Amino acid sequence: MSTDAFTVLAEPTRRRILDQLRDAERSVGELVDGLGVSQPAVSKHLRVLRDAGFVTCRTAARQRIYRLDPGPLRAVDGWLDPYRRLWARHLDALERHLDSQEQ
Amino acid sequence: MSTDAFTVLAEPTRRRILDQLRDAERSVGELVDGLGVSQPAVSKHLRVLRDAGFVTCRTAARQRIYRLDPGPLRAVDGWLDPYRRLWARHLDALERHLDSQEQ
DNA sequence: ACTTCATATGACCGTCAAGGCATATGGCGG
DNA sequence: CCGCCATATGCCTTGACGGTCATATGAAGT
Repeated sequence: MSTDAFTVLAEPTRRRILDQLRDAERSVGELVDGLGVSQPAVSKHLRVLRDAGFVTCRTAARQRIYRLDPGPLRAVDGWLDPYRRLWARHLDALERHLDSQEQ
Repeated sequence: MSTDAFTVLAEPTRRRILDQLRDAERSVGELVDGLGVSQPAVSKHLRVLRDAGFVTCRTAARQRIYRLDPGPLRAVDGWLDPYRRLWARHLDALERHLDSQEQ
């Protein structure tokens, strides 16, 4: 069953996988090499990432090539959206503070 | 010990707490009422959120008032940053596709 | 000082997820 | 058709986490 996007991102190894896929698609073997984690572990994480829609999979000869899908990350970005006002507010407050310091 | 920001956000109840604190600071009791979760559970989640810097705590009479701190959320936003290029790229590709359709 | 209210903490339990190992699948070359 | 290579899956153990209940802390009021 598909897991929640935040739960998926909670795993450091999975985030590292996403990092590796950011610039280019990669085969499972390449990911294993780049991560220093056992192949079954990587495959399992890929399963989770696939089920949650973070990555898609294409079969090329004997290899499976994984590619990043931006969808779920956009969703997370969307979740963050209402919070961005906070930083803006904080920055405003900071500005006001600095302004009052200046004069 | 302080837990990783993504791990903290993986908990639905903790996200709901953050949601509640988005607009205004609240006492523990108010949070309990708004969440329908037992008070000890809420206190523990608040502990985690505090340790990770998501919230700060002020003591007012017998109550403890919690307020949202944007720091860790900004960090998450920063982590997302290099991925935003992907959506941009995707949109570009879509545009190009639509353009080629038009003519 | 004693009680009460608001919150924090500790102990205990059930659940779940991650890693390691062994093994199954499935395409490909000989 | 058989063995090999790349990847996936099952089983098992272990550790972390969340919930509940009971209890500790600590400030306020009487």
